[in-house]
Parts: sequence; C-alpha cells; structure tokens
Amino acid sequence: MTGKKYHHGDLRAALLAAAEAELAERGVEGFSLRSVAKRAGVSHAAPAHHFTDAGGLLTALAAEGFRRFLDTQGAREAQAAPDPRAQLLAAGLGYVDFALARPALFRLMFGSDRAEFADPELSAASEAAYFHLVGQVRALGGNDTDAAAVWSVAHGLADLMAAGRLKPLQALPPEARDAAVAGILLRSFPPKNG
Amino acid sequence: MTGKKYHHGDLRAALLAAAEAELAERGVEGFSLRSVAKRAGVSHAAPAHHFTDAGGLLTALAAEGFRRFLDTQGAREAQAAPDPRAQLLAAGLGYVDFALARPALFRLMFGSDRAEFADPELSAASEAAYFHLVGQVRALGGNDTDAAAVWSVAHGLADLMAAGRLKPLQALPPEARDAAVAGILLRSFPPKNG
DNA sequence: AGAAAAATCTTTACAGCGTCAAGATGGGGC
DNA sequence: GCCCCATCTTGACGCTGTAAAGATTTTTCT
Repeated sequence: MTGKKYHHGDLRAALLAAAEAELAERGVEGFSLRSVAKRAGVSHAAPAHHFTDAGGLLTALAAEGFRRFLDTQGAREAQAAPDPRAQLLAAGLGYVDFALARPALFRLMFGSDRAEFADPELSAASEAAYFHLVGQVRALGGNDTDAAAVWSVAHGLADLMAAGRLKPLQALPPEARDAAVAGILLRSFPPKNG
Repeated sequence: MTGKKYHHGDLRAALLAAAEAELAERGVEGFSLRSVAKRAGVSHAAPAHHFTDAGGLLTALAAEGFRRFLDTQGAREAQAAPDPRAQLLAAGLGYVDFALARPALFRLMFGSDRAEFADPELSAASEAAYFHLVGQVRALGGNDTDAAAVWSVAHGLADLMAAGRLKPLQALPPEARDAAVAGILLRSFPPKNG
C-alpha cells in the first residue's frame, strides 16, 4: 500500500529529491521553494505541510547530507587497510570525495545559515559525523588538538577544491590527485609515538 | 551643509559602507539591496547607477575584502620575526584573524557565488592574496603541493572557526588560542630540509 | 454502513525582493 | 546664461516566501 497514498503519494520524499536537484542546479543562493514545488508537480504552498518553511526543507536536506557524508567516507574506509591510520586517511579522502561530488549540498552543510542546526535530526546527523572523526583520531592516540588539525586540513582541502580554487590539484589524474591529497592530509595526523 | 542634497556626493563609498554593515548583520544569504539603499538614505534604485546590480555591489565589496585580508595578514607579519618561516606563520594567523573578525565578508569571498570573480578588480585582488601565499611558501623552499597544504589548513581552520564549529579551540584565551592554531598550521609547512 | 474528524493539497492574498523604464533634479561645460 | 548629462527618484513588473482559508481525500468512530 505504500504506492499512491494520498493525492500525490509520498510527497515528502519527492520534495526532498526535488530540493536536492534544485540545490545542485541553482546552488544554495539560487534555491527557490516555489521552484521545488513545481519540480514535484504540486502547488507552491504544498511543501509547508511537510516542512514548516524553506528552512525546514533545507534542514532536512542537510541532515540527509550528513548521513550520506558518512556513507561516502565509509566507502573509502571499506577499501582501505584496517589499521587506524589507513582508516583515518580514507575518511579524509571521503571528505573530499563528498565535497567534489555534491558541492552545493556540501556548502549547505558547512557554509550556510539556511539549515537550522538546532533541529534535533540535523544536530544528531552532524554530531555523528563529528564523533566519527574524533573516534578515529583517538584510535590513533590523538587528542582534541589533533582532531582539530585533521578536520581543518580535510575541510580546507574539500572547501577549496569544491570552489574550484585548487585547480593544479584537481587537474591531476584521479590516482595522482588522491596521492597528493593523502600526502597533504598526513601532515596533520597525530605524530607517531615510538 | 551636508544635509539633503539630491546629489549625494560620494554615494558609491556610502553604499559600500552600508553594504558591509548589511552583510555583517544579515549575512550573505540575508543581504538585500533595497535595505542597503535604505541604510544609505537613498531610493531603492539608486545603487544601480554605481553598481550595475546587486552582484556588482557584492563584487566590489569582495574585492575590498581581499585587500583588507592582505592588510590583516600584514599586521601579523609586522609583529613577527623577519625569517620566512615566522612570516608564513604570521600570514596563517592573519588568515584566521580575518575570518573571525569578519565572518560574513569571509564567506562572501570564499563561500559564495554572488561575487563575480571574472571581474578584473576582484580577480586582481584575489590573485594578489594568492600570490602572497605562494611567494611565502617559495621563500621557504616549498613547491605547489606545499602551497596547497598550507592554504588548506589555514582555510579550514578559518572557515570552521568562523562558523563556530571549533568551539574547544575558540574557548581558549587569545594567546593559548594563537599557540594552538600556530601548532596546527606548522604541521603543514614544507619540511625543513636539514 | 454512514458521519464526523483529520490529513493533505489548492487557491487566494500580501509584503518584500531585484531590476527595468521613465521622470525629476542639479552641477559642470559651453 | 544655457544646455547637457550624470545623478537620483518614482513607478511598475514578475519573482519570492508565507499566511489563511477553501477543497478534497483518507481515516476514525459509532
């Protein structure tokens, strides 16, 4: 019975999908709620019944983004050696992967005020991503400063590359690019203790 | 004398100042051209005669931002030792200083599509900041990868702190904060070649 | 079953936005 | 002194988000 339920079907999911497409095409700053409604084939006021307002929709989308963010890191981690160092490195590469694959969503999650981080769902998703990083750093014997260092390089690389400001790095073929990014990430890892 | 003149006198400068205040108060995403005009005490269509549209005003503001960005770094550099290593470290600290002092302007410069980087003035100002960094890295014997590494940490630290996501770091007293940031920055410096 | 209630979506309306076009104003060149 | 033109204002257009009220469908209750 999960097929065509009410007038539209599962409008909430359809709106989220439409919103993601809108975001990818027009960016955070060009995002329009009415345009999203049009994409989903409903009236412009329909979204208000599933998300209170535009901010609510973007908040839900950001939460979904953080969950996929962890998935992207997980994909890299699954291909890496099981030792803590290789796993943290994989997470860093996944961080960059995500930013390059979904730059607008990345910007919504990290460089926008439109998503409401006080929302429990978004807060939980965001913190899950943070705790994942901290756990990995701890497994390497690192402290809070180490976590800040690793997060900062990964985030800086991702943000600059998503904005297209590290062209020399992005011009490299995939494997060479990964190697260069890995080398940069490793500089900020907690120092090897004996 | 300077009361109500039909010809404002220096409206262009007044609009830039008003736009900066608007940006600081409402952020890039809440920025309104009509509100800026109101701040400057002028009709809503007046800005169009000095800047073609909202993007033009934000572009000019971003260019001004990059010049002040270099000034902020210069202030740190002037207080640092003259050796290349201390100078690059000072530039990194200045990078963070700027982001914390003017988070909305920082976001306009690095995390927005509203400023038009094809504009010659903005392009020149932006490249000047970039070349400053590259020059400092070269003076340390570093290459392009080293420049990307240093830029990434500095930018990551600045962006995350401006967004308030590195609270443990920002909670520290100023000197301790500087020391922690400096320690993180140094990890990505070009390796000392004996 | 039928009626009442709840959930979902549409329609209508309003204020604010950016921008274009046309009118008002005053300073500078002749 | 006169005219021109840069400067600024007024008015209008289509877009935006959101609130309120009506329409339609589903669920629940008896």
